[in-house]
Amino acid sequence: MHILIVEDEKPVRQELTLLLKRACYEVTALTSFHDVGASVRSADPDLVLLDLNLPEESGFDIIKKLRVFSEVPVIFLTGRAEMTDELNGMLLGGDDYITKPFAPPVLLARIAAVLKRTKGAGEEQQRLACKGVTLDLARGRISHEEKQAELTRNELKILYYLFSHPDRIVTRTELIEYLWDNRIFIDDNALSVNMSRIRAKLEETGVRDLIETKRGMGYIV
Amino acid sequence: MHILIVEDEKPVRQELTLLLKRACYEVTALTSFHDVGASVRSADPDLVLLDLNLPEESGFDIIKKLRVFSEVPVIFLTGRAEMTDELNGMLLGGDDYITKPFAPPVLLARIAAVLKRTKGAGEEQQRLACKGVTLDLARGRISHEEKQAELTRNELKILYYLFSHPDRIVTRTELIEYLWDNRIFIDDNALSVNMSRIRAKLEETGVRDLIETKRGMGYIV
DNA sequence: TTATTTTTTCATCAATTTTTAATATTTCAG
DNA sequence: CTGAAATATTAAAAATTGATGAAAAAATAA
Repeated sequence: MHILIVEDEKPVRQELTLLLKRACYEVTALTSFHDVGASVRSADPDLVLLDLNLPEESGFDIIKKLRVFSEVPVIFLTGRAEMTDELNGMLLGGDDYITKPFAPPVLLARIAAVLKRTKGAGEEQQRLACKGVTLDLARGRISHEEKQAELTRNELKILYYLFSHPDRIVTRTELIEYLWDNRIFIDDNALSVNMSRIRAKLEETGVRDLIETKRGMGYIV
Repeated sequence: MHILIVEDEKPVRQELTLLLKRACYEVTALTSFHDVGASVRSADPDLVLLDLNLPEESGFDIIKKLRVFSEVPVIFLTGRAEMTDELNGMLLGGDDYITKPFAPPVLLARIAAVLKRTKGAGEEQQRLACKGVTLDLARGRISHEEKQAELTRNELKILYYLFSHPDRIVTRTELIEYLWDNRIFIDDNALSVNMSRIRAKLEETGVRDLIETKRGMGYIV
């Protein structure tokens, strides 16, 4: 298994390299960071360890460019402070993150888990299905009997959460906290609007009443 | 949340106990270590802090035996020198480790993280059964022999309270306080109305006389 | 930049649930 | 048996909650 390290601090990079080599991975470490995308493409690794604080380009920009041509799984290396909504949003694919400083065994466990998920699944996309509706996380869309609809980021997150917790009432608060990460000042109606749009898109694909409202309690799929 | 400490050095053990109690965990600490497996089984904690250097048995043996009957998450306490491959291998489950000496906030963070991971993913359906009627809290409904009925929020709360206290008279006051949180100015008839509706829904599922009125005293299931 | 998409807010609407109120029924002491 | 107190029942009013469409704001892409 081939892992690419993208980390600008030399000591950390060396430690990582050593650790991963000892764990019997094939390791490549970048030393220049002005076109990470191209480097990833040419190295063609099975997994990327990506520091979010690079000198030349932000981790977010890098991952965005990367995703245009590659679905390689990424584990983000990040300071605790940077666990932002944005990062949260990026994790819907097969990716994961770990905060620095990290414990080596934890990192190795994460790597093993991510590889298992992506490779072990026989190179398939990560999907979630629920009552005939398939949620394609990588492409950000739902499909049902040949028909499909594109989802926006929030819609995807909501459906992801609901599909991950089927057959139980998911409270609005739960969803709001998951979506907006404790930004309490958000209008709680924003969620209703999103639900409305999700239902419209579900109907486009011929699905009705997949999400039930439990007035005063939440939603249930 | 209940944490079991397995650590033979008394000062460390006491420090840990204090730290965790202050963090509002329920704490048990072992003082004899010749059959840790059995102790864990009887204490049935939500998490184990396990020193890897115990006098009578190695941490590895303990965890191996433990895993036969329990999936309780474990955080290993270990000296820096012992970060071996073997430890590496044991961490692939939901477990984690921390090296001594450790900083309290780090330990607390690890504990919180592990508990969140394991409990959060638990996702068990909470159910309460009473005389053939099942109260499905997660879905907000009752079922009885294939038939089921949806409950509203108040109905659910009332039934939850009654089912949690079976075979004893629950006073109306008790229910009113539980439902409306000491808002005394509520019409006490509101409860009767709710009971009426609950009984109607029970009857929809073919159940009669589950809730008995004890005139002047309350209700009993 | 400008254009486009997405998200959020706002105003209003619709539906369900909760509460009130009016009336009926039950129970039990006298 | 009667009547008062407690609880039930029913229907209607009130309150709450969520849904919807459109516009404003923000984010993203071109």
